This record gives sequence, C-alpha cells and structure tokens, in this order.
Amino acid sequence: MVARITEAELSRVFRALADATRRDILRRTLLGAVSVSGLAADYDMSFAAVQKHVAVLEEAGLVAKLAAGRERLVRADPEQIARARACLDELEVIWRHRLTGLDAVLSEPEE
Amino acid sequence: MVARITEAELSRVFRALADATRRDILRRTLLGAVSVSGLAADYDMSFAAVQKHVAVLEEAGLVAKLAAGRERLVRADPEQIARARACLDELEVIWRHRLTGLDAVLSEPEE
DNA sequence: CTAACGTACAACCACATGGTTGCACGAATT
DNA sequence: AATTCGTGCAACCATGTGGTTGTACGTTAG
Repeated sequence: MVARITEAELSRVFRALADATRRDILRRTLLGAVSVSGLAADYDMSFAAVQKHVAVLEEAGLVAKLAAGRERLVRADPEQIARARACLDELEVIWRHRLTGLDAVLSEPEE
Repeated sequence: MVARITEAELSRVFRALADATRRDILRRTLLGAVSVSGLAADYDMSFAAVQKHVAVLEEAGLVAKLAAGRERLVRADPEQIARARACLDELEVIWRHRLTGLDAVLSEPEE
C-alpha cells in the first residue's frame, strides 16, 4: 500500500490530471527532470501559463521541484499517481463486488 | 483493451472525478441503479445541485440514465472508469520504462 | 560590473464551476 | 380531474480556472 490519501487531496490530484497539457508535462517529467523553461518551450502558451500548470501539479503532489542553479528542475512523483490509480481500483472492486456478491474482496493484501 | 479514448474525453473524465460528491455518486451507482432523487436525499445540497453532478458524470460517460416511469435511474459505467485507469497505467509504464530502459513494454497484450 | 537568463509573482480578463431558487412538464396517485 | 412526485432547465451569484502581460529578483555569462 502507498499510504492513504485524503478525499480533498484526491480531488486535487484528479483536478490536476484533468488537463491535457498537465498530463503531457507529467509524461515528460516522468522520463526525467526538466526545467520549467525547458517544458515551456514545447507548448504554444506563455512561460507563466506553463509555470501555473506546474504549480497545479505541484500542489497535487504529482510533481516536485528541485533547485539547480538558476533553474528549477521538475520531476514527477510516481507514488502520487499510484494513489490516484488506487482510487480507481477501489471503484472497480466495488463493481466486481456487486457482480459476484463476494464480501471477502474488502481485505486488501496489496503491496 | 477497452477502446481508445480521446484526450478531450479523458479530461472530462478526470474533471468529473475531481469532486468528492461525484466520486461518492459513482460508488453508489456502481452498486446498483439509483434514482436522481434517491441520490439527492443523501447529500446536504439541493436536488438541482445533485442533478448537475449527475450531468457532469453523464457527459464524462461515467454514468448513464435509464428511464423507469417518472424516475431516471442512474447507473455507473465501469468501462469508462477502466479507461481512466488505463491512462494512469500508461503513466506508470512510462516511469518504469525510464527506470529499466526496456523498450518491449510498449506492446500491450491486455484484455 | 553589466547584461541576459530562468524564475516567481501580481494584476487582470473571459469563461467555467458549484451552488442556489423558481418554474414547467410528464407520470403516478387519489 | 386535481394533486403530488420526480425531473429538467433557466437565471443568477460567488468563486475558481486558464490564459495574458508586466515587474522584480537571484544566477550565470561576457
């Protein structure tokens, strides 16, 4: 298990994921740390707009910034993504529970 | 595989998931079809507000309504939830790809 | 030292969101 | 037939969101 997430934080995470640009930033920063201006170069919007997207991802805990000289490198946090996934997994469990009538599914011996 | 989803629809799905009330409605309607007023009774807000939440879920394809006399029964669509999950899975694949350096991960022999 | 770069942040704008109330309409009850 | 119930929808309001430009400030380069 990846440690329980609050409903409010879950809302922030899904909110952050609800934008194509932010999902793309997440993909790029999963491959490796990228500076904010490095990210901004790839999108047809102002630097400040990209900066705001990064801030939304950061507040959701999906991304962290580390200082490197005058640059801030952005890197994704796979664990927070896993937490969002766990929420969707839970929904699937509810659905399967309804179909099969099993009660035993509620104990989760995961990771 | 559950059929490809567009980026715009994915945004709508995550947006719909980014609200605790809507996630709760999703959980309730995964267990079985519930009327809109049946749902509204459980939340501390107006009927119209709940109706709007259902509409957001419906536009995201996470829920469908079926007519039953004067009531509209709301039931969740597990496949659409699976599509959102698939997006997060893809992110995890990107991350693992970065760590292991594997290229073979991109072929997905899933369902 | 000065200039250029990368970042941060504030102000502003148009539009979306989440809530409200009120009204209209078809279906069920009496 | 009249009423009540469940729903849908429009109007309205406060606040949030995604974008812009402009300014300020620390860091690197000349």
